[in-house]
Amino acid sequence: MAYQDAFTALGDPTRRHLFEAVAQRPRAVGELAADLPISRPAVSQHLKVLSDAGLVVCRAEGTRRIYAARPEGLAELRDWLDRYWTDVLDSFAAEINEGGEDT
Amino acid sequence: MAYQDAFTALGDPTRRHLFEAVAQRPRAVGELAADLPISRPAVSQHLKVLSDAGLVVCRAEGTRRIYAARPEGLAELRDWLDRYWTDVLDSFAAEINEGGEDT
DNA sequence: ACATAGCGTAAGTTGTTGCTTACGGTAAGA
DNA sequence: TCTTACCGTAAGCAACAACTTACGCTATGT
Repeated sequence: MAYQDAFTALGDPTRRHLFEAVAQRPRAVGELAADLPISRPAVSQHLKVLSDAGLVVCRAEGTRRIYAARPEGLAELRDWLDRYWTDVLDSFAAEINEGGEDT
Repeated sequence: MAYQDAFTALGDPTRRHLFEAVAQRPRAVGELAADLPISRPAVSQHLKVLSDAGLVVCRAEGTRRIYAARPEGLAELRDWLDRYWTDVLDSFAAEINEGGEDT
């Protein structure tokens, strides 16, 4: 639900691949599994993690489950990045200007 | 070196904590270990992962090693986010429009 | 030169995670 | 109703990742 979960979820290469796939266009579980060297249940488990992290949403279409990326999921990552972006720049600039003293 | 490594590295909560700490200001290894419930060697190992991912840099100061965040590391994550940001928005918009259609 | 402080690395153990197979449940078609 | 397609979940196993202790190296101080 928080950015922690989103980062942890996308920390796995397979889940990144899945997210990138559904980001291009919504896809069914079987369709996603066909493009990966792992079984369909494994894909379902990964999708559950992505769903719990708020990165994807699910829609029923007959017996198929169509997964799509969720903008708010990426937004949380953007917020985290933006928050530490300035910190990093400040810290790095100070690092250069110093030679090494400060408190 | 790629965004994959950065995501995988930050996928671990402890490494995120370490990165956030050095993002605020550069710190020595012992200083970082003092704020965590894990041993100093464990911190060193985490810092190595962050370093390999290009997220932090190391500077020697006497016998101490001062770690600082590296802007380019976060930049890779920003690039990845920006790349999929539009995809996600497009995909999601299409998803909504399609919901009530006669597809 | 000797002692100490501060780190990095290696080896081994433990906990976690990702994968598979097996099963059950719902929706469409005949 | 019966069958098939599509999917989620449970249980068990194997691979990986994180942690600890032990050790060695370098730099500072006496």
